[in-house]
Amino acid sequence: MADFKIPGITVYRLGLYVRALERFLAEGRELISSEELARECGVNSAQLRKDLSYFGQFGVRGVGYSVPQLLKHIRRILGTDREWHMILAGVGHLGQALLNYELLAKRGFKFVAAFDIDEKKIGRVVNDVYVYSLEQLPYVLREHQVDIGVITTPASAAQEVADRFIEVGIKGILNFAPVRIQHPPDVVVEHSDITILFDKLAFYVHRLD
Amino acid sequence: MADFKIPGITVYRLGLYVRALERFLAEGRELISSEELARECGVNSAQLRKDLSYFGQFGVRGVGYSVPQLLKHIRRILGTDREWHMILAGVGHLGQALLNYELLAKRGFKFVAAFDIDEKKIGRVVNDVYVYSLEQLPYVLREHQVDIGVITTPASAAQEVADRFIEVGIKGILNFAPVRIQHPPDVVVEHSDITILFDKLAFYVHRLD
DNA sequence: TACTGTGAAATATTTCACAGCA
DNA sequence: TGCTGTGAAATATTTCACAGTA
Repeated sequence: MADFKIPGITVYRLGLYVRALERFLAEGRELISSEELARECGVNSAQLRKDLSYFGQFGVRGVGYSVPQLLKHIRRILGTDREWHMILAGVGHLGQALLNYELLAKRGFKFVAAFDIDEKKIGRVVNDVYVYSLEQLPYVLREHQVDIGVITTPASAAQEVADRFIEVGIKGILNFAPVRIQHPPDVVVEHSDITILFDKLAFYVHRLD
Repeated sequence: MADFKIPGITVYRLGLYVRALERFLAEGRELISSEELARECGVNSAQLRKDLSYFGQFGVRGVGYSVPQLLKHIRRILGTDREWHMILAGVGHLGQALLNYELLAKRGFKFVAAFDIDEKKIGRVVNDVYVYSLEQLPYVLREHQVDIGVITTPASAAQEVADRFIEVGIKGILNFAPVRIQHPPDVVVEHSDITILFDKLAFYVHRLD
């Protein structure tokens, strides 16, 4: 009900609920039960209700949830009811894929600048986003308000880039490089190592016999 | 110590340990304690030891772990001590990024074919991987032994593609489309919705005040 | 001595089951 | 009646703390 200690896994599932609610909304669906929404997301319905109960009461007993209203509530909880301005460092294949990911932009996550150290990439424009030299980071930060920094560099450069992001005051970092980032407690860092997903899948396929 | 019910989060951390051990090995490190390896991965050392204890005893009391041997053991546990042959459906930006991800290939995850339904993409070659029409899936499967199918299509196509993968006998699916896949119990599906990472980060940054 | 390996305790998360209410 | 919201129970995971041993 309150504001304290929300499990990370609950926050993750809120994102899942948003995706599913968007689909139901697109189908013109007005009402939904915790049972049906939970099934769509592959979770238990009590869990869905418990997840929501950390933040308030959003349903009607005996009836269910209003699809558009629940969507609005969860977006407000997540903070995704507004635009987020982002920069990206490392304009390799993954970096370019993210710069071109239209779904992100549609959800309000907008890249305002990209950075690289490769002369051949600096000055290019990827999906309307200009690629600067990393040296120009402080200059770009004076022009743009930036909420999130995304790291898609090789592992060897990730800490250096993170340090620079932190230096210019960025409070949220999403790190796709396969290495842990050191950071002060007032900076939030989410790690996403794609190669580990393959490892995990290998483990389970391996054991199917 | 045995073979039963390994938590998914433990499998995930095994991947984390492998990444860190690879770095220590590259530095020529011979021995490491659970304390140091755990610190590098951002976990508690008892947890690391407990994770390993599901599978056996790999260290020496009073000494620590041999870096190369522990690496070998965890790779064998994960099944990543051999090559995995993969196909990919959906040659968009993310699909191309994965086809070009050299680290994956270095770890033994090799793409043998890609698929799309866009005429303009069919017949192209991305990082030595040929792009086929999805119709040619059964034909390609007769030529190649395939362990893993990767889905990087839009959400609307993901279930259809998964059904075809399952039909031709693929037992492991890694789905990057932002939708849950229905599948029989003898098929393993890992979901990775990148947009949810941004939601999660937004939530925590949002609450920093 | 300086570690690992592991029961047991502590904590966190999930699920049940039912009271409460439109 | 048919749902949500939520304490309480069940389960899972993490951490402690120490016996075991090279």
